[in-house]
Amino acid sequence: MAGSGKAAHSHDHQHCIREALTSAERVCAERGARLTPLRKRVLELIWDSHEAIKAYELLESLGALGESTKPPTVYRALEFLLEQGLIHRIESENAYVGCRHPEEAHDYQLLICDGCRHVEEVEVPGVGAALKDQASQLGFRVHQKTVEIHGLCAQCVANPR
Amino acid sequence: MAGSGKAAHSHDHQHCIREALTSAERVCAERGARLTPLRKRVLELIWDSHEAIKAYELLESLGALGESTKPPTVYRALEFLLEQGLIHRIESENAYVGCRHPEEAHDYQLLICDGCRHVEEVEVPGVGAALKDQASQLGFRVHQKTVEIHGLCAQCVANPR
DNA sequence: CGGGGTGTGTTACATTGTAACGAAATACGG
DNA sequence: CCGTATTTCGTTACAATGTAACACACCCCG
Ligand SMILES: [Zn+2]
Ligand SMILES: [Zn+2]
Ligand SMILES: [Zn+2]
Ligand SMILES: [Zn+2]
Repeated sequence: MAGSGKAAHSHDHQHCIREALTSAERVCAERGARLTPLRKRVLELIWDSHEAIKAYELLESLGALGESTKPPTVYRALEFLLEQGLIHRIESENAYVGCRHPEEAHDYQLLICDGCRHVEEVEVPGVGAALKDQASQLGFRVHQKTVEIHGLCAQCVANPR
Repeated sequence: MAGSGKAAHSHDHQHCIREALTSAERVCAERGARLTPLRKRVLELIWDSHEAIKAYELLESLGALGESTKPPTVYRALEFLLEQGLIHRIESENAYVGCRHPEEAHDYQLLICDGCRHVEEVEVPGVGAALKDQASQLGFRVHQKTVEIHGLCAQCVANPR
């Protein structure tokens, strides 16, 4: 078992990408939101992996594709994708990651590996409701919940670099 | 009821400040950590209110007190205060707030009012454990949890500006 | 007194994010 | 199809947030 070494995160990622893009097309069509070529390219770049990606990394990648390369370009695309719930912002990293369930609003929590930057989106039963209930008891009206767990994923625990 | 208008957040804040500072002195003394004049001044500035305060606001206030006024000064003080658990960083705001329970490690969640910037630190029973358990099941080793709830506090819901 | 460690001052820079304005593309009523 | 309103995009310029690196001061201890 010592050197087995293959990626615990390994999976058919082309499938993830296809699914993310077709979901995006669908929800935007349903809502009359315009998933323009630029926005779609940014979404594709974000879905290039399950890792957190930063705005300026996206900017650089866009440049390599012959696109504009000015910050507002990518920030506007990110703003659109966030509004449509197609991506999530990772506040503690100033970074972004594709959303796994863009079809509908949902509570979610992010497990962020500080070893490999892999981000896992989970919904721990009860957590969202417990936070909401506590807030309500205090008369607090919730607009947004940010739950980000940092640490090491199973792969990085087993295989520290 | 229309114009009753007194602060729901009102309380003896001098008491909060005194308690925060004496706690800080105590925990630092116990640990052999040095709460220098500069670090203490920064902590006082943070405890000036229960609102989130930004590094450059602290910098400005320090300047008004005749202190240095260069970013590293305040960022180093913040780093120390964070390490000692005397303050919490609000990732979604790039801001800081005093910790209510600096004596020991604890799970916490922050209720951040987008109306008045008031920040309430709570510990919803079970939430920390639920997150930890879910992570463990996935083989994820937790280092840090960030839970930040944005919205409107009771006061701002009742009295929208 | 002489080092070694810690804290602070300072310069310079890196990273992250926005305001503002005009041009282009698109949607839409007629 | 045409004219007009709206949205999106390109571009400049800048604001806000955060750090690396190095010099110096201070303090403790031998
Ligand atoms: Zn995948
Ligand atoms: Zn999601
Ligand atoms: Zn108080
Ligand atoms: Zn706390």
